[in-house]
Amino acid sequence: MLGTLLVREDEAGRRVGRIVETEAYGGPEDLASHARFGSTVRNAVMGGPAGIAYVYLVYGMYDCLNVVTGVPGSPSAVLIRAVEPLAGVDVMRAARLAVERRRRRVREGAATVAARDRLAAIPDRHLARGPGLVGACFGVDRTWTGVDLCAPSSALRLEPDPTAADGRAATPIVAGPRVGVGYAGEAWASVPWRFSLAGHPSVSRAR
DNA sequence: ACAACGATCAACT
DNA sequence: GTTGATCGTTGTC
Repeated sequence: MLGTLLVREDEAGRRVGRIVETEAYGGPEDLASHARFGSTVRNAVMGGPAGIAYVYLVYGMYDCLNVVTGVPGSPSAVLIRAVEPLAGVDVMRAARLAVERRRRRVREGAATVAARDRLAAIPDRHLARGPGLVGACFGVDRTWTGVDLCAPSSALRLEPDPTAADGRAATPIVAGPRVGVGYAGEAWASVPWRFSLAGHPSVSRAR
């Protein structure tokens, strides 16, 4: 998935981001995965066909976009952790501001102006530098769970990078431990299933 | 019905 | 390096 494009196309315009950072999550044996409790209402789509969106809410605030990757019956998914904005940057900024307003339950006023100023100071390459920010930039929330990300007709979808000969990343790929999964225990927390394009500025900060 | 906690981010010190 | 915001999901009773 690294190097492929995340595309959202709707009335607001066309948003495109290049995937630069991902994390892989397995089935019940993977104690860091949402599938560790088996199939539940929340994670049901993880056990379905590949290419489907699985969006969950973390920390009561941020929507994170995953792509189901396994065969039916073997739950697994890949979290899109960061994206390099390539098009529709203005729409992304507007979407981030909308999320911020909703979070703070503010419509207009000083708080909104402050939020807009903070956002204006953020360079394009850092707009979607983290899984919660990817969701915010692309206006994706849990209701998008189930969308077919491989269907050209979907408003949210994956596309091969047309500038890459084989549609994949040419840059070297770095692997390391997944972020924020200490609860899974040393064995699973240390598995190097976080992948990113080496040295890319849109990759989220390591912890 | 209840309590605990998390695949995060921004604003602090 | 630390902390607060915020709520759905899950396991337990």
